[in-house]
Amino acid sequence: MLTIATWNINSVRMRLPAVLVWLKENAPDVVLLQETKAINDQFPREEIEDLHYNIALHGQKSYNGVAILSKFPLEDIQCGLPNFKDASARYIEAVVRGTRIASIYVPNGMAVGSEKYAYKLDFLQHLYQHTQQLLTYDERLILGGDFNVTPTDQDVYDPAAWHEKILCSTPERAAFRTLQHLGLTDALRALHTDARELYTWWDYRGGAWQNNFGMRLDHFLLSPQAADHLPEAFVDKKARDGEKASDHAPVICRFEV
DNA sequence: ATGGTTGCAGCGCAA
Repeated sequence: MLTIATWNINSVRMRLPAVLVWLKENAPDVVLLQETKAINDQFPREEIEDLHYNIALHGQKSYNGVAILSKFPLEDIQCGLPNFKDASARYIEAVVRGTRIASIYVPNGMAVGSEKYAYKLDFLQHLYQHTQQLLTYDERLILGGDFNVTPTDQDVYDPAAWHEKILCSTPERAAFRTLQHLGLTDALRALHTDARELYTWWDYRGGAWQNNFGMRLDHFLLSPQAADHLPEAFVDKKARDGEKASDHAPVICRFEV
């Protein structure tokens, strides 16, 4: 069994105590992190290596930053989305036990129609092109991370209020669906077809967590070779609770490999 | 309520 988690931690330095406790309690084999908000030299390597994780980093100052933690060796590490001219650290991939795994932080997009929104759609298109390339390898492929897209209204606490707003607009959803149509399975939804309130993010503002005003933004997309061996996928809501929590909860998948 | 909260950085910006 291989356990893989993805978690937008919103600053690795602010979240370090919580992350260490969570790693000890859950002992996942692989963890995909987003929004580490640290350059590689600021990343708390030793504390995490002490828990027997190998680390692949793609950091930057202040913003973004992605990482892969793995109890198994990390091979063929690639930083950045190929052919995407962009200095922001939003993509890293590596091969773990024959499975190619990517940790992805899709731009938020700020507001529909804004410059950042165009940049988000551009990122998603380049992610599509790269994924198309990766699928030609015909190996187990796992894309995980904060996609900053709700796949459908089912993934939104108040679809009417968010109609065609950022995270919910038709072009964003079309980009996500196009990715899926390459043959990738949305792991969480596949195992919880009709579940409402299957959220991974709750705004810090307005008591969103307390009122369960959430959205499903963090996803695992699986190639058929990975999706065929997925007995379990869930959101670890406990990690969103308590003091100094990230605004995202981890998504956890287990694979029979 | 064009609000609210958090993190980085050092005050406004990004989310």
